[in-house]
Amino acid sequence: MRRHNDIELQLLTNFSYCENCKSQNPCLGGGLNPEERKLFSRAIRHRFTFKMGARIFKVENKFKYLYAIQSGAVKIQTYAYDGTNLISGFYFSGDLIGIESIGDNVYRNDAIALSTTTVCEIPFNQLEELCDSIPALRHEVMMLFAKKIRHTEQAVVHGRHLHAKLRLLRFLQYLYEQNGVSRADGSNRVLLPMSKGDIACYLGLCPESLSRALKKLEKEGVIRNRSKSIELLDTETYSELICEENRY
Amino acid sequence: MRRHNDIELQLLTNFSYCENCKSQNPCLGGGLNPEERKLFSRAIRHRFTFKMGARIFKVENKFKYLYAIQSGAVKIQTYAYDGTNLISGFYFSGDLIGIESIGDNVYRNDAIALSTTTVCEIPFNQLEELCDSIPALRHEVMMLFAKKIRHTEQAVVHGRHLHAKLRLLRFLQYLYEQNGVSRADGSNRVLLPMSKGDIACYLGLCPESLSRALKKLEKEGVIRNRSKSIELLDTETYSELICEENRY
DNA sequence: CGGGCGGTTGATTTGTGTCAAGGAGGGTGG
DNA sequence: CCACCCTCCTTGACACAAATCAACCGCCCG
Repeated sequence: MRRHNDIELQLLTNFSYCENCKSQNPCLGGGLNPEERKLFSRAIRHRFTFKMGARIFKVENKFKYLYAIQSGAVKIQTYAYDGTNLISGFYFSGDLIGIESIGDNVYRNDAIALSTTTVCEIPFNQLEELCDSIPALRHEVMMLFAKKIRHTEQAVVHGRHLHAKLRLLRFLQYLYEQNGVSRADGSNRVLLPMSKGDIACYLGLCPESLSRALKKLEKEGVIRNRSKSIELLDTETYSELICEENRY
Repeated sequence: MRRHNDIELQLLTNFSYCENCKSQNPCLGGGLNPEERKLFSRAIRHRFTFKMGARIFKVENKFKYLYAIQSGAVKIQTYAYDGTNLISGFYFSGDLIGIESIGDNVYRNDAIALSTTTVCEIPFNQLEELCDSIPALRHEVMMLFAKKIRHTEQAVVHGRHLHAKLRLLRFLQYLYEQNGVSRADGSNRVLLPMSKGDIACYLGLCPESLSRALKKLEKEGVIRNRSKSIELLDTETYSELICEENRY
């Protein structure tokens, strides 16, 4: 048995996962015609569901697959020389994970489910072959890579120069764009499937500093800090803050 | 005239830039057969030489081309809301620049020549078309993207957690791998086409901090700090330093 | 020769990490 | 169902790294 923590839901017959995909955000294949989409869909032979805390792939394991998150949330984490965790990102429904390991023989990091998470397994070599026969897919994949490059560069370039408070705000804004829930009363809520400690690590802060940053923002009336979610009370001061005092 | 600061060296006849490329590090096309290489080469219709300080492309200009650096050095820089410079990277012979802007309509940053620099202009839409007819090229481009993603992720994840001294060492090591000159007496030299201020900015430090970090390393006998180059005296303590006290 | 830019140095401040302790919440076992 | 424990989070006191402010130096260039 290749894995321990997962339950394989369905095996390939003539069934297509893609055609029955209920995900709000499709991972790939949105720009394909039905014919092409069918071809692409055939490459996806397995769909797995992981419990919270289970590893979707492990660092140093042989790299073979990308995984499209159908539902749930995932954190990607590596380890420093001394063993401390380093979190390089959080991913949600519609995201493709494993991209950072392309070009290596092994995964460069662990992917850990933050809640019950369902993923589709995409064999990378088959994806490459499909790219050669389906130009639209090739384009889509390249644009996906390009988006990742843009996003990561952004994170590097700005992240280095920002105060804790600002990094946190940008992160919340990002989460809100991904997952945000607007409510009738005008307040907006971001659910946090990850721990505060993970967020701190992702932002390059110690947990204590994150805690203090959250508190400061709460005092200023910008957010309301809950245990598993954060309410964004005032999106205006918000954007102002990000624009104004953005430098170190 | 589209540009001001450059001199167009040669116009397309039947001449192929690639076949006469003297660069030590080929940019792309290394894995192609002669036939394919010729096709790829045809897409490159212009080669430009820029003086030090000239812009190869400008932020907000329409994105159309990638540029392969044949010789010279380039810094990629954006601007924060308040106008301060943010440098996202330095690139050298064999590197492809403009990748960070793929998927946008406009360049996201300026590319500035750090010394006299010659680049080959690669129209991105033609590169995409070629990818669809030449699988080997498609693979090469994807691996290039993947490498960039790996490198940038690395920068994000580790950069945030490192001391100034360690960030500097990693940077020097990187430069040495790219450009290093080993000499008979065992010392190794890294040339710095960019200013110290640029390095500081790239590392997320203020110039003063960089200056102090350099001095500290010099006192410890690890490097010798010159105006336009740095000698790496002791590559062992070097690697030790990077491995040991690598955490904040 | 003078001006300006890039780089260095020192004094001081500020932000954030570290250490230590306490509290809240969720899960487990009695 | 309650008590306990454990993990995650918070809070405070303190230490330290790096930013800021200010001044100065060396160099290149006009």
